[in-house]
Amino acid sequence: MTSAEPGVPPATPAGRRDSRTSPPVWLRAEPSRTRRKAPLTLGRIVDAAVTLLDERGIEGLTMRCLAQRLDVTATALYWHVKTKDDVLDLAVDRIFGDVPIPDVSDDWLEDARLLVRAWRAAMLRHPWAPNLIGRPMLGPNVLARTEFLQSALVRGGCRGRSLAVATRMLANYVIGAALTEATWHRTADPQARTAARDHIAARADEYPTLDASGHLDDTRWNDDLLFEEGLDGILRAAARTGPPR
Amino acid sequence: MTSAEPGVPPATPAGRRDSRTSPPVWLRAEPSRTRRKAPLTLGRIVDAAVTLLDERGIEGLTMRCLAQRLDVTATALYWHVKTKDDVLDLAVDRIFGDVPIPDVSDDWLEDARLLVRAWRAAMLRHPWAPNLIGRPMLGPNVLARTEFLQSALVRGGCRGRSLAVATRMLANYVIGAALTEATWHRTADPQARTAARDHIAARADEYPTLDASGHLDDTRWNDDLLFEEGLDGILRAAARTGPPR
DNA sequence: CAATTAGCTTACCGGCGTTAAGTTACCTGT
DNA sequence: ACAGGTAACTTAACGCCGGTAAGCTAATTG
Repeated sequence: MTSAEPGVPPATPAGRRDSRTSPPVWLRAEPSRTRRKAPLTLGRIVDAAVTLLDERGIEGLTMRCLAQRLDVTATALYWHVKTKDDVLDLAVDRIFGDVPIPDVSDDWLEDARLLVRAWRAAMLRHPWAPNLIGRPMLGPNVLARTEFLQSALVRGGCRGRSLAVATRMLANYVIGAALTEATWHRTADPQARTAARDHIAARADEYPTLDASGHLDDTRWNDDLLFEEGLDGILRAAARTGPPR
Repeated sequence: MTSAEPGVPPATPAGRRDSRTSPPVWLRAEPSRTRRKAPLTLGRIVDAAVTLLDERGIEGLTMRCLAQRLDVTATALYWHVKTKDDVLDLAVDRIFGDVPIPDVSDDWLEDARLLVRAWRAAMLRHPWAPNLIGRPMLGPNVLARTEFLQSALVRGGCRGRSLAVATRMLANYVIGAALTEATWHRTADPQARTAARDHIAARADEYPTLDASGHLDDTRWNDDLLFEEGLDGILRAAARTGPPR
């Protein structure tokens, strides 16, 4: 029972092996019978980062967590990526890859509207994204979408300065909208929302207009509708800066 | 020598006092001869936070650094503030307090323009601010400015839904503008800017419109001017949603 | 079959936000 | 005048973070 036969390493008294040594051979993976586990790639890292961000938000994305998801040590990530910021930049551009680029029609206004609408939708699907826009957006996906948007505006008659103005108007509007809406939605706690409303209502003397207009009141106004209507106005303004000759 | 008398704790052998005990009385500060140093207040904390943010950016604001500036231990801050996020929220609202609220004139368009312009200017003076907008903005200073803006729009004829639309258009535009501009300016390194331009120029086949239009080319377009012109368009759009009856 | 090296792991660093417990100076009531 | 209480701090420590340096290992290559 407790006798150790020669050639066979004696069992640790308690029946356990020293935890610092490698496990017995026959428990180790067969040398070539099973393939090595899937190698780590930049793509897999970014994928995992996006899902982790979706699940736990920006604060929830740590290199250690990310590594764990990929069944790897944290430092292994640094072979494929230089810093954590790289991961964030890649994640942002990644989700913009999901923004469908519409087919070019003969209605430039509709083309632009479709793109901007999808752009906002993508950011609201990944509410952490707007907060990461405070970094240069030069990824291929972002550039391709911006290119499409600007080309639509050119078809609408925008040139030179009016083109620059219109581009910025639209980009700023969609970014601002996504940022504020995502911020508000992330406050999922309905109690906090009504608290905010009450806060204003209780100071109706200081903020009479805000109080009367139902500012922050998402039971009164629909975000999608407000966005769409504002987009309409901005697109018409863009059309006017570029003379429709 | 080594004998310890009853009731009197023995001196440390080396002649030094135990480092964990307080220093001898005669080395301690005189009881009331000198005034106590200025007390820590929320206001002083927020002030120091803003200057620290201005100097070193968001990453540079740590509770320990902040405490050091105030000649205090990091934990002392937690007497006045619950978390670091509180400090950030307060800092944001603080700088919006510097946005001058214009006198109400009979030109609602000009009133709104003045406020929005100053709003953007304040954020560009503190380029870290736009990145912190991803948190509910319910501070008194922000609310007061929003109230003024909305009241101007009401004077312009906006009611109900059109008022909500116009408010969002303007808020989103200014936030988006400040965010993108601050991001770009923070890339102070001119080498990185030309690198970005070159990146696009080198891919002129993929991004023909961006390349031709001088996107990201701050030598060609002036941010202030583009913002102003876009603001014009949005304000006119707002004026149109609210029928000028 | 030896040598190289891509791709990972182990070990570790300084710094972070935050908590718990102790200490001190001031104020209050008697 | 003095005991007690409490506001406002400090000291100590915890667990986690992003990131580096160096070692190991399995596959590839000459």
